[in-house]
Amino acid sequence: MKNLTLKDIASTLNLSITTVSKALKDYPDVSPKTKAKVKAYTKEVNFTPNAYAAYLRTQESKIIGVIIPRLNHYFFSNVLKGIMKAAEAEGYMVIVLNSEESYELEKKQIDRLLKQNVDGILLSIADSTHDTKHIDNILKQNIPLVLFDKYSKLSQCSSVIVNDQNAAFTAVEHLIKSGRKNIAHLRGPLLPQNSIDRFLGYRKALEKHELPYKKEWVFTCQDISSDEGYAYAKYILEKYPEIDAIFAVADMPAIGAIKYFNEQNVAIPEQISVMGFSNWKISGLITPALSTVNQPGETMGRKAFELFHKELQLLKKGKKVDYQIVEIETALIVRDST
Amino acid sequence: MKNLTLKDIASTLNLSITTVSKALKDYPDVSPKTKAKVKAYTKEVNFTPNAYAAYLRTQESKIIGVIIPRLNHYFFSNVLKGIMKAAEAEGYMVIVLNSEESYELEKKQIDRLLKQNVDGILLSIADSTHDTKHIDNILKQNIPLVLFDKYSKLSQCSSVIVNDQNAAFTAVEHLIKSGRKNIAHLRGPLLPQNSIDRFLGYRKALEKHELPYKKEWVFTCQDISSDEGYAYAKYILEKYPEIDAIFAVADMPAIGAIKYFNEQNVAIPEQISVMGFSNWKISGLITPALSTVNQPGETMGRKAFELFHKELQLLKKGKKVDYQIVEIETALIVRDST
DNA sequence: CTTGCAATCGAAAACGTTTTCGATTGCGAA
DNA sequence: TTCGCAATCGAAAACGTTTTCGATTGCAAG
Repeated sequence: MKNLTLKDIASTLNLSITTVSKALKDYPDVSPKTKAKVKAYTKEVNFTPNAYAAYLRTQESKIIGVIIPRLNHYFFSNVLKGIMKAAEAEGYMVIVLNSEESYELEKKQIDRLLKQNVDGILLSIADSTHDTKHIDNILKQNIPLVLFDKYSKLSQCSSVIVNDQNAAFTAVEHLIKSGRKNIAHLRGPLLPQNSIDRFLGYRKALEKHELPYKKEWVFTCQDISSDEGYAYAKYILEKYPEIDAIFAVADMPAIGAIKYFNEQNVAIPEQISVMGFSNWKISGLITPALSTVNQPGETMGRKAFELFHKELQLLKKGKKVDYQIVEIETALIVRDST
Repeated sequence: MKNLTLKDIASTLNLSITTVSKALKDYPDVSPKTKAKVKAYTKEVNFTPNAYAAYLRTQESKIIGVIIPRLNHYFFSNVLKGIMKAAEAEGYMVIVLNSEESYELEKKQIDRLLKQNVDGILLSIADSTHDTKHIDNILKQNIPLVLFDKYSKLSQCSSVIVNDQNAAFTAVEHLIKSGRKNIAHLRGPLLPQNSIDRFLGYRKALEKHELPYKKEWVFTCQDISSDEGYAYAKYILEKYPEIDAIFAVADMPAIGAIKYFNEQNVAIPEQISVMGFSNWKISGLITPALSTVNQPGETMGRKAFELFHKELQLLKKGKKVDYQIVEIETALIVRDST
């Protein structure tokens, strides 16, 4: 019942541990005949070398760590899916950790991963993260780090992102071109680069089309939740009835707003248009279906793993690795809410 | 830049490796004074023993594996969240794998986890899984296994589940009590115990209230997707206009159905009621808000980890472990669609 | 008959822990 | 003084690999 070891294999095949190990790894100094014998037998008994013992020599754990700020979140789930599929193809396993959008927890999780000797870390930083010392710590230890989606302009490391500013610009421009003149923005928290860039895209679109920017029409969603969208929709309808479109930082607040407007029998998009961001599965299923910006999570995850893997190869060869930033394409998705 | 080792600590403190190790683990045969010295220093330099080297002696990896059939799935994400929080509290990390509802992939993922020497496996079995040999393999290796949500009646192992039959019964009874007489069922695939039990609950409710069971009013959702719900809603409206309520195996098909009815201006719940199952976040946000059965994912995940942990303790003490089945409470949530 | 070389193989060290078991010390009791 | 015992400590084996380096063999060339 115990797991087999190289020693067991060696003794039943009348070989040395060394030779068995080499045979499995296709070393040139073991004859084709014994290689075949070893491989046949190990396949028969379904043997593979103990991963932890191997680590001790090679210093490679074949495990990467992923930290995301939210778990039950359609977009991040998709990123995870992409990461895991790419990792599996290269024989890696992934340890997943949750930072719950908390800076402190994020630091702790990074610490845990470093102690676990993962081969690399893929990280999407929390909304409340306000400095990057903990991130620089990873880089100092010389283990590959890739940021995805929620990145930081301050860290000198690879990232895979979306051009949030352009995407937001396109989305808002679409609202303007469909005749909207008074466009509010439900923005995200103040720190993340994401919500900053989407806000900037919103402003740039207004500027270009010579619409006035009013800062009282920008509302901050701390949680990026549907509840916030619902509450702001109510507030907007009562306080600023002239507003005829809402551009939300994400789908969830947009959906919350739509829910409120539906309840009040406010016609969407006739009386007010609503635009989301991210293209969650559900956006196409509500009534009216939500217009939004598609943010391809799986591709992002795959790309992030690939960046990590490339860096690791360079590192192993002792070559200099310089970080790169990969931008994933987004697409405007027009449905019934605009 | 290299990671510290016990040897390093020992040499700077003028102690032996043994003593340092024992001091950290509070062995009784090291003086309080040296214990304090060691602990102070290791805390200062942020040292913890190398996890893989420790494994080699203790045979404990402090890692568990979790296999779920779908990643971007609100319910499973919540289960994961519960598992990870409980695991973190006990110092465990979790490797997450995706079976994509495929029997073959499920077998492969189990294999990968066993090779990784995880301390335990938490598994929700795939829709297409039709035997349990691979599961029994885990048990034979004497590593703790806990099934959650999608379990198997055939396997002699711990599980944490929901009483699907009762929950479905209550949901359908609620439809009946609100005056519905012609109730269709969008059931899940044929194999999983879940969809069988929910179907049985549906039938039992009809029987109890002396409504006829018509098998042509039961429609199978292979993917449990909104598209299927949408398509069946269309079919039902055209072919069986007398149907006045739909009980779906999950929220997604129910949401798909609602979308179709909304498009056709079919009044919900006046003309037809729709009941879901699982209480995804989104169910409360669509219009009309979906009535459903709450299935507490996080609790389920936490419970699953606790079961694993208890089993492991028993195993380490050499005691006999007998498996147990934990049932989590559900709750009927009545909203606007019924 | 040497010598050299290619082709195979294995011994042993190393990776960083944990833990068994033995060694050492100091001190009170006899 | 001698003995026994408690209190501390450390040497060394073991966990299961990987890899360096040396050993052995057979055979062709000189």
